[in-house]
Amino acid sequence: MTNQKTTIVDVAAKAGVSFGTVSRVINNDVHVRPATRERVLQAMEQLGFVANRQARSLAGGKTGAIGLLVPDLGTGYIGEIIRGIDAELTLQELDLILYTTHRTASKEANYVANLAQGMVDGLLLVLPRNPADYVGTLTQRNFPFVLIDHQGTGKECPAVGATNWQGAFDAAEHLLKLGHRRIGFITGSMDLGCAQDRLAGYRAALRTHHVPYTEELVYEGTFFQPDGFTGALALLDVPDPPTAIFASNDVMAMGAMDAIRQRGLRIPDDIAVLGFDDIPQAEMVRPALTTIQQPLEKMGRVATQMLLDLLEAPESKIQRIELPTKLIIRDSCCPRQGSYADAHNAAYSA
Amino acid sequence: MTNQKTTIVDVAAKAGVSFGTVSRVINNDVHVRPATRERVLQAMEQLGFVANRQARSLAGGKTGAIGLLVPDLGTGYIGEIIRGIDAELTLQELDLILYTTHRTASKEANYVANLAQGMVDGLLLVLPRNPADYVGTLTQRNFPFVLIDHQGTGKECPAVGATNWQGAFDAAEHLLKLGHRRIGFITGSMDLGCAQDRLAGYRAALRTHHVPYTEELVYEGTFFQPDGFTGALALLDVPDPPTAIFASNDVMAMGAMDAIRQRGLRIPDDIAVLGFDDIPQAEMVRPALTTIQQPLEKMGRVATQMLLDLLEAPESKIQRIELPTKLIIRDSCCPRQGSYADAHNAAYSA
DNA sequence: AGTTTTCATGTAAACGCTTACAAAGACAGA
DNA sequence: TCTGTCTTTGTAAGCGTTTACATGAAAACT
Repeated sequence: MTNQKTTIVDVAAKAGVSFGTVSRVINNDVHVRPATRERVLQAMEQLGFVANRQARSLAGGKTGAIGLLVPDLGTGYIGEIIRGIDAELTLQELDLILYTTHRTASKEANYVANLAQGMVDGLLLVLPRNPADYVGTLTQRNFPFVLIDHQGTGKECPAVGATNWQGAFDAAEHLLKLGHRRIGFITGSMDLGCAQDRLAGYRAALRTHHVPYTEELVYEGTFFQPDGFTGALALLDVPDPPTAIFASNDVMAMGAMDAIRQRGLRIPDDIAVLGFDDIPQAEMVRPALTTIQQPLEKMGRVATQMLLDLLEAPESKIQRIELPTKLIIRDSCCPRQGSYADAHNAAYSA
Repeated sequence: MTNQKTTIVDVAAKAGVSFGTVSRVINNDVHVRPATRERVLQAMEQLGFVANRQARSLAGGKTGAIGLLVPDLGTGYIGEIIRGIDAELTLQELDLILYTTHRTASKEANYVANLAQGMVDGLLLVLPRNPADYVGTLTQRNFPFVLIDHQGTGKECPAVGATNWQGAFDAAEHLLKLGHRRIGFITGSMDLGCAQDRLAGYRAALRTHHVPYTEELVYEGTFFQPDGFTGALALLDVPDPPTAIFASNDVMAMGAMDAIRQRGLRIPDDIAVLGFDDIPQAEMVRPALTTIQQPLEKMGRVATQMLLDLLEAPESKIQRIELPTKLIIRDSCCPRQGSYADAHNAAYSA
């Protein structure tokens, strides 16, 4: 364990060189004689020297940390992404500074301002609320950052996301092919690009299969579990209620399952339920939830790699990567009851 | 959004004072005339000034950040704790620097060394692996830290945990009162204090109810889901297999449930399953898992508060807080089959 | 051998702030 | 009005680094 306060000056004294040389060793400067380097390294070892991060970054170097801004920590969703980020960062010996905005847009801009002001070398923004407020400044100042899971509505900027539209399309199509015609949809927070895309994917699937879109079957939620519960209740109350409910994320799907059960209906026999995300719980819930898998951990990894690239070559071309989603079929959906022929037909028509 | 680089000198110029006065305003020094303070505040506002953290801490102040060391991010377990920590920290406008040791003891000591070397003002250590390596140094240097969920086997140090012994005792007793006599137990990583305590609680309950302890009913796991699976399989294979399985945490309990189902047995009718932690999934799994609730989020909060106290009054008395666990009865346990009378008797005998 | 080039090393200034100390006002008591 | 005290403000040094520049020694030329 390191001693109270060992500075490069101490190391320099011990190694019999000037502190400048020590600094060069730390920074892997080529202009150090191998023998000298060795001597310095030994001194550092013996003294248990650890370079002071604050001083390094103040003096113009890098901070060795990247900032991560997330809306909250409530669901497994963010956790998965963080795992991916953490895995990549650990490889690079970079620190992770975590900020939770608690879904407050104003805090978001605030944090970004603070962080970009020297706390970190780069920024990872998960599910940003209103990135428009700061991406401009960030880009202009050439500060490296990557958006995760956000469809930039405006400017081009580095981002990684999933094929939300396609995923929702696949999900809805799966239900359609199972013979469902009345498919309830519970949206996410509609100010988020991903939520919009999922709704669009759902609508597109209906259109493709010539099933009319009705607003009464769409309930606007906010990605939280209670919305799934109340949403499902509302959907079950419409005249000619849906035979399937597609929720924009897994936790809302689970909320919906609770509501359906509370009404005394069976899943999937009476109502099919389909989610989005494939969080760990999706597999454990009973019946196991059929859902659209988002490669969350991978999104975290890829975003981090992009950021690291940006850190090395700040001028490299901005890009937006969309990772493919995947339909995971489990036990929460089955063909529409008493209409297997229908389902079969639907699956192979247009 | 803040401009490129605004320093206290800029603010001072704008406000017509010296930079020293600006610094005083930042640090809420009493020796500033109200009018002057106001002027400085305005200048700061107009310039969008944000004090540079690195510089502040370098110059002797606090870093305004606390470090959090966790073993991993895999299970919801840590996530819950982090939520509590984050909630408290946000209130204090402190930053969170997150480190993942990936369950490597050596990394742990390493990180602690680095962090204590000026990166952060205090340290929160979740499920520390071998704290003995560094608590000595930390204490000696009077560096504020709090251990979360670790039974300090050795020295006294600030820590918060749960009543693991009592929790396991309650759990085992619950099963005993339901009439179970052959109760399988799957341990956690036995190098962790909490795992030891849980085993001890289980044994104590057996003893209290005059049920013999047999080693063949104890399977040593490591807190990961696969251990639950293989553990349950092993336990079902012993002659006169258990009628109930108590796993040292929920994810292992879920692994056990999978194994039991795979054997074609019903839960809870054929085998009762009981977990520990009450992670969010416990409620969602079917049958819903009866478990011992650990107040994880609260543990995070309490630990953070302790750390904040320590930060303010470094000399305050060390303390170890144990938060009570609670038996949460759900659907994964029922009286031992065909022996309700037994169960009833057991419940009210010594 | 003398001169230039190269490379390793030392030195000083700067990064943006805190803080002890000095200086200058303000104000009271005599 | 003068002295002493208290309060506000300015100033300089220093926190532990990096980095541009200067220096000196060794190596490579002629």
